[in-house]
Amino acid sequence: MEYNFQHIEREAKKKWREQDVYAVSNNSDKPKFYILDMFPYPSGAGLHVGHPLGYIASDIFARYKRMKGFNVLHPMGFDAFGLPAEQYALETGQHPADTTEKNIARYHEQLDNIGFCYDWSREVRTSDKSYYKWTQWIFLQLFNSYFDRREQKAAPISSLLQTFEQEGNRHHPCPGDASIRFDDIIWKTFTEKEQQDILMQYRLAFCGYGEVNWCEALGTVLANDEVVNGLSERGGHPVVKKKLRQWYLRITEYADRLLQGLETVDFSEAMKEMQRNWIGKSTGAQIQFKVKDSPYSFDVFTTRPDTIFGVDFMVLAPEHELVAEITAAEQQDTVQEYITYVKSRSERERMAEKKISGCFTGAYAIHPFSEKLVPVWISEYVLAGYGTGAIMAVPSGDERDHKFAQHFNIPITNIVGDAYTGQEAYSEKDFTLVNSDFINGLTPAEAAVKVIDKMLDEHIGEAKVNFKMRDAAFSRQRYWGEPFPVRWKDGIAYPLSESELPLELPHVDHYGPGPDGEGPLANIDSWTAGQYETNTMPGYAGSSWYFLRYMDPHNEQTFADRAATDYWKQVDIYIGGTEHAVGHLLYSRMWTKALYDLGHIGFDEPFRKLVNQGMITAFSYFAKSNYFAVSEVYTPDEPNPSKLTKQSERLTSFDDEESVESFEENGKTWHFSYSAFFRLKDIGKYVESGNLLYKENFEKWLSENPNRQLELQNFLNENWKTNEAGRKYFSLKVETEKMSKSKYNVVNPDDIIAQYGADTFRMYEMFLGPLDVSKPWDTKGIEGVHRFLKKFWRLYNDESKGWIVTDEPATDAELRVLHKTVKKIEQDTERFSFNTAVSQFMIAVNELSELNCHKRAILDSLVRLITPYAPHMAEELWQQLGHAGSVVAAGFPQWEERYVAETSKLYPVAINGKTRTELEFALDAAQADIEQTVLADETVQKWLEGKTPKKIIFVKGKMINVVV
RNA sequence: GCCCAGAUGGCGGAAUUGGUAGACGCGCUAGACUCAAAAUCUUGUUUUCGAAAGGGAGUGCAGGUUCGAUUCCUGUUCUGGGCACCA
Repeated sequence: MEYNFQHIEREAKKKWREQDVYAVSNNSDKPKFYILDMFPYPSGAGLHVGHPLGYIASDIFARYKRMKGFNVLHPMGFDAFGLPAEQYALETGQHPADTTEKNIARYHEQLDNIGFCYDWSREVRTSDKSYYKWTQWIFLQLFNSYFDRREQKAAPISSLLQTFEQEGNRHHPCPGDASIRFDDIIWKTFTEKEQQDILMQYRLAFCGYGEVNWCEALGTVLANDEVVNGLSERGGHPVVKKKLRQWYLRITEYADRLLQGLETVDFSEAMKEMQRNWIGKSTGAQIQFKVKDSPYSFDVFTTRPDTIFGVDFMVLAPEHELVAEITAAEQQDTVQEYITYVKSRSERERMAEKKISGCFTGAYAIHPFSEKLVPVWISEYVLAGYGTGAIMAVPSGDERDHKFAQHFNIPITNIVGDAYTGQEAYSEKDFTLVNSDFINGLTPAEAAVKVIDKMLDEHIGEAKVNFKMRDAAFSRQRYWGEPFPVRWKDGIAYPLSESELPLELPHVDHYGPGPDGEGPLANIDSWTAGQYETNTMPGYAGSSWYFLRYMDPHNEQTFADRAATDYWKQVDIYIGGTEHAVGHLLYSRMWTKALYDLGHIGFDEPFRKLVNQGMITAFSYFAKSNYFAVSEVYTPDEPNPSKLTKQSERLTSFDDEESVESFEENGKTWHFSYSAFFRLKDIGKYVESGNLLYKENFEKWLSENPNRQLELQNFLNENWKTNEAGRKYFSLKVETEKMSKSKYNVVNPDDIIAQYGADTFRMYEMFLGPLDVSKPWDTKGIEGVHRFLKKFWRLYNDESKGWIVTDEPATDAELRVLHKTVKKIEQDTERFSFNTAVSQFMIAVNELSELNCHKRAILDSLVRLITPYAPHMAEELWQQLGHAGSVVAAGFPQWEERYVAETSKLYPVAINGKTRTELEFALDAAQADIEQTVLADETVQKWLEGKTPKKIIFVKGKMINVVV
């Protein structure tokens, strides 16, 4: 009987379904284990082979843990709200709910095809009202809470209200606006609106104003990745910054807790480092500068208060509110012009810009100590959201300030002394200050203390901790998201009561934006009549707490029963990509902490251990052609395919920078080249080794895609080369790219599974390389894994003789192979080294085939061993071995030391670190004996050339090195 | 620009704690079986010199530490991810 994977996998799946083997109970005597994949967004393109990489890894681990005796929670669901569905709706008129439903059905099918052990009865979808009811409920928890800085935890806003009535806010400085100060008497004089406005400055979920990418032509707000070079991706309309009312989460209040929490979780150092850098805690001082001849002053934050006497100019963010007030009359036009330029720039562009730009406001600040007049500039390199949106520039101590000063010929004060060369700033802190009045001769550390003391005395500044992290924007002017459970009345946001939840997302037929930058909900009369909030929540709302819902997915009384969250606790292993390092992971950590603070759950970190998965990339193939190609927008670093004109849409990149020429037409700059690369769409399977495309394959591909690339066909027809065998071919350029529909290089797992089966697919994905690095998919390599599974099968079944498993006792050699393999698979699985585990399976099968082993004593354990990796085949063989029940519930085999212990070692013998020969010694041999034998060895003698060795290095069980 | 990661044969990769670089697989090579094909099995396969024995070089690049470095350190190049409204 041969390995008929189609039949085997169909039967196995049927059995699992009928016996409901993956149902998970919240009541069990076994220890619990919670392993979770990052929430997928069900995109219209379906799954490609890159998506399931992490899912296969977690599935293997979940099955492994179950076989090891754990009660394993391994759920799956869908992050179903999001921009792409809405975008698709705008383009096609199909309702997002319908397309999302369709996409989820497809994902379901594709996931089941791979044979995952999800308990689908626990599936959650963020767009179900039974789910987003609780997203709204948690939002209200945040809305009705503030962060008590003394306790370092969230607390009900109602208790804050009581405090205000008793003593004002003197023990609770306002996080939203530190200048707000009042006592109980003043508090009681405030109107309700005034009181609510103040409370809003405390709430963990609050309403404020923020800048968005505004596209006037489309009448809508755009996501960053919908903006390309300052133009909308759709239509190429100008995009500017615009201030709109926005909801925020006050995640900054949790900054310290989020930092400290990193010490308690098992994330990679790189991941922790990224989060630390994102939070960006820095200590320094906040200093007030008065503006000359005006009533205004502004604060700057600096990490180097010691450099206060090196200040040569000030820089405000161009959007700083003071700019309009202090700009001198003669500078008005220049400043306005510069601000217009900056408005068209994205934050990313502003940070990445190497070219120095800026503009003098005509105003001067007064140095707080020397009273020197310091010119106030604006420049795009200062961002409004960072610190106070203003900096004091010290050219001798900061390189960016130095370049700015040089560029605009601003005189530089040297406070560093000899260390400053005049060529570049000196930013180290190992010097003593000069030209610095009362801190002359001090080190920066000493000076900082003194400066801060003096500032405190004079009430012009204080020591300050600053965070780079900003409060999280939590609203979108979009339709397809969770409605906010908020009603507006006279400018006051009133939360809905719990009994009014869920506030259902109304059905609409048009998805266009509302008036004045509002979301589509503003177009619905019944919605606006109810005075509901017209913004919706962002994509990360539902995904910030979904891991809790899986624990108790059908609960209608609460988001998850306390007994369930107390049982499952944290996610033990969370698998996903590093692209979520600072977004999703920080938000869900914050939500967890808030829910913990408010007493709803018993743990304050959601994920105990995080495992990162790499991306599966794809090979894309390009033909170099001398076909005329033209592009509207071209930068050498960033050729942008979405901007290419119609006649050259297949062009991906110009061959080389030098060959690109430009001309002006219709007021635009066009770029063209006679040497460019054309993308060959979906041609992967026709390319042979050496990246050669043979003519007959090209024609096959063309016959499948008759409309494609006729120009290219003509071009190639003139340019085929001929090899020695007379075959015509063309050399292709290959590039490793992200697998994506737009790059025409996607591979659908369904196709692979139809051809080789799910078990082959699972093992091949794991075999490709380490889980956490990105690696290219190459369908050609899958044959080897498929051959391995057939060979595995042949240990049990012979093509002509059928079942060949015998009850003979196993030999020592066979047992050694088995136990060595069990040990290695166990170790590799535990450390998520699945590629080496697959290798070990291959080695074991090769060795057992060599030994001609068909013994139950070995093969029974071997089936259990491979179950997490190839569950379908294992299920079939398990049944053939005569076991009742499913192999997924079987125990994992155990290895014994006596079968894996070695007694001797073939040592490499090196002379001066270079291996020259090998000698075998017992592991317990005495070092002196070994040295003697080594020195007597013929090869060693030869390399010694009669000299006496200086010393002999002997590392037991590793190697021997003779130093001459 | 800033933060994080990676770079090893023709290709994917292995080397778990500083100790035999290239396990395992793909591809390629030669052969066996077969009327033939598929499937399967066997051989070789880092590179260079050499008929062979045996030597030299070799883990992006340049240095360093060490008896010994793919592994640690310094610098550097390139590639990938993230940079706050994609999810």
